[in-house]
Amino acid sequence: MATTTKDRLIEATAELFRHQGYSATGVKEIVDAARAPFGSMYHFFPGGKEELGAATIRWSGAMYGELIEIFYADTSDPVAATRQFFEAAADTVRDTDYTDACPIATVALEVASTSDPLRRATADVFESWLVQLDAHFARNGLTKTQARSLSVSLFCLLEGAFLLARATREHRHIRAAGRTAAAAVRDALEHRASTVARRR
Amino acid sequence: MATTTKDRLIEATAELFRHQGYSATGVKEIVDAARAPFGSMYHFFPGGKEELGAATIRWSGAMYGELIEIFYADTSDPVAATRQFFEAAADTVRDTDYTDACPIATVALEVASTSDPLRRATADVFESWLVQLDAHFARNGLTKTQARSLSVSLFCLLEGAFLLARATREHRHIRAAGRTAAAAVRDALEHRASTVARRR
DNA sequence: GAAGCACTAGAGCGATCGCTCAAGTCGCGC
DNA sequence: GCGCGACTTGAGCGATCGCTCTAGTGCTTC
Repeated sequence: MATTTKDRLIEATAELFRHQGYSATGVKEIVDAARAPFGSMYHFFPGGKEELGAATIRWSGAMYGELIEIFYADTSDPVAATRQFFEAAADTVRDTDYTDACPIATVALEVASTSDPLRRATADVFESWLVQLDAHFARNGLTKTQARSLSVSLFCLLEGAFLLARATREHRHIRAAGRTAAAAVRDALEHRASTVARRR
Repeated sequence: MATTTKDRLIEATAELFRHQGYSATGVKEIVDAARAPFGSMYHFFPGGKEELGAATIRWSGAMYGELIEIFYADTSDPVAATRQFFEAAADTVRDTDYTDACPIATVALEVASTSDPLRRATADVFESWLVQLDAHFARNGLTKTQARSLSVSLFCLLEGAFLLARATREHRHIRAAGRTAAAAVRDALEHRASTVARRR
């Protein structure tokens, strides 16, 4: 067997969290979905639902981080990468009946004011995504400050678009946000060029 | 007494939803917070928690809609209005210890795939906000298509910034998103001007 | 083959979930 | 003052919540 019980628990939890969030997901529901014995969950995660939740948030975050790399790593055109990333996100959301958007946004909002360990896990994941984007934009000549500002804007546009698209069941909102995002990247790169030119 | 039991139920629910979402909020918790008898809830909302939830979503949406009007209604400078709106949002989030952001985003993500009546309520509220923004931008000379695109982008930037700020407990993310939002408004208005100029 | 350990297995704990229901109080129209 | 509908009140329903606990299985190491 390729997957271990622990892996199945995390993957099943990730799927349930993305679909219905943290509070609405029961432990019983998780172990059933993972085809795992009840006791095993408390063997691997002695901290219970909260510890499993934190592990799932970090695992989902790493998965999504790899997706970001796929789009931004091997390109010298961040504008195109941004456009393609948002288009792919829109396609996925549409094709999965508006369930498969951000894997941790729902949980992040639920726990932000109610569980510090879980809130911290979501914060770490979001920050890691921003760091990834920062690096790619810095590679294209932006200063740290410029890159961070751009990364934050792209993050907000994507997460906000996921929220709006899931609520309204209209994937075109993600495409609209994607056009704004691509424009923001283009403007940032142009501003870099003009800054460099002015310095000479 | 000024407030009715029904009003107190909705207001207490709104507060709890904003803080911890839909699933984590118990009916018992609601009636306690509203200082309302248990049975009264089922008198005013025979549909139970779901009906009260829908009413709360629509009420909260109307409240926040009024806030949008305050910033955009009596100004001929949508760029400044946008900047001020995001700044005010950042201040509020900071001053309320990162609880008082979007009143319905958490619930919207929770119910998007699990309850169509509630999902529809959140969709109606979001759409009403977009319509409000559309009108203000159209008043400043943008076409319907341009206005809608801009409204969607501002919505996404704000909602994404709320998510990021609550998770990381850093209000500066909202201010960063606000700068991008203000720039997007300025660009849209400039593009309008150039289009008009070209047509002449 | 015995001992030790990681993991499986699920019955069942007390607490809480959303909700029902019968009984009651209250003010208003007649 | 009587009747009636609006609203209050809280006990308690069955189901589910997260979790604990004991027992058992199977692999590894002497």
